[in-house]
Amino acid sequence: LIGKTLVRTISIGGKNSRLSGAIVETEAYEGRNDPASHARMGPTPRNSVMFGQVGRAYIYFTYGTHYCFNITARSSRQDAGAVLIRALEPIEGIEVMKLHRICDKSYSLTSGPGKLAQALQIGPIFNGIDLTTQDSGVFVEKGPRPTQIISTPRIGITRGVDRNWRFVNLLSKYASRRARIKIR
DNA sequence: CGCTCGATATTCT
DNA sequence: GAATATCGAGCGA
Repeated sequence: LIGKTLVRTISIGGKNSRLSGAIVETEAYEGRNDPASHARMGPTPRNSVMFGQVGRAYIYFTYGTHYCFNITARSSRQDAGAVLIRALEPIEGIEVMKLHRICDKSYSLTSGPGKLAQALQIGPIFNGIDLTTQDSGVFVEKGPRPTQIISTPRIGITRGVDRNWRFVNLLSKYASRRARIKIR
């Protein structure tokens, strides 16, 4: 997913516009064998999408304030999995993103999982939608081939820290701030 | 820049 | 009752 483009089509004042950004930071979460995954205890109402079709949106509410956007994905040996989209490099609709975020700083628009969900207005109504078609308003497009990707432990977890399942396009300035601190 | 801390819903112990 | 796949304000340097 690093290097691909996440697109949100949205109607504003009767006009269809595109909000988009290049995916520059992700984290992988597996199923029952991943102690950091929401799916570690098996299916529940919240995580059920992780056990369904791949290529769907898994969206959850966290810390009482933010939504996080994931794309379901897994190997054939797993029964659950998803990739958290942690940061985007804004491409289209930057002025609209600033309105959604109530923020003028370009860096802060999409440099974190909660931020990008707010900038693209991706909320719980999109949970479970198919991201491989353009019908539902959120989808993934081809993007420029990424140049250099590094992997590190995942952010904000205390279990499963031995797995380097966070991936960052090292040449992007838009990886989340917390994340960049952790690289050093 | 980089650290601390409060907000706050959902899930798990 | 505790932890959490987070963010921004406030602070000091």
